[in-house]
Amino acid sequence: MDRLFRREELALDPVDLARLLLGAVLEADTPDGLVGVRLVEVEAYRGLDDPASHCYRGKTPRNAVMWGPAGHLYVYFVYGMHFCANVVGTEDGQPGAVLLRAGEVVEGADIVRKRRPNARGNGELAKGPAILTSVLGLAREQNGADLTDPESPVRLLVGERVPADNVRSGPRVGVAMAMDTPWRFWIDGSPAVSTYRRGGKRRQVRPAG
DNA sequence: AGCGAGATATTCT
DNA sequence: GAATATCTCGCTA
Repeated sequence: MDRLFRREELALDPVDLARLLLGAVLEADTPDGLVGVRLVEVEAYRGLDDPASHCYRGKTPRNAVMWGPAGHLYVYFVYGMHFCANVVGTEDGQPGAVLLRAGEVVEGADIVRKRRPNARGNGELAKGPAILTSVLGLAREQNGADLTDPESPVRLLVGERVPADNVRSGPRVGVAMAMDTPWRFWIDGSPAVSTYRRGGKRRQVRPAG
């Protein structure tokens, strides 16, 4: 059952890829050992037709990987201190990717617990995109890594099939635009699923008078 | 559970 | 210079 995804299986529209990735296992060789995470929450980001996507305004050095072949890892830096990881989808030059928002640690839980002493239960070990990314030891060096290559330090494994009834969807977290687009998908009932937060200006300090 | 604030760098205007 | 696909802490319920 534990086999890697093949590239052609991942060359999908990001929305379809997002549902496929639920239940899949992302596995990484960290300095402390092997860590594996079963994905329970993801978000689809498309290209030129998606205002919330990094690719909306065209190709830049940062988002270049999103335009490349499917099955590669897109890691970006946000808010000055965090990394987030995506799986690149689509084919023939169409940009798109799936943000990995949360997962359940299924391998190397001891390692993760040491690095995250604040986490209460197992459900909180990889709850949130930046946490998930740091738990797997992913950073700038892993940007563009091939998840379908057995030799890669980061790999994507086929997981148990998730029944369609267990999958829920809603608007993407922290996104101000396209709030009517339910491109966040999660496995209902998982304790690792992060709580929804609206996008836009959080601090509306308007000068009085 | 939910808000408010602060920390910090890269990117685009 | 402003915005950002965030996290943690402290406080209020």
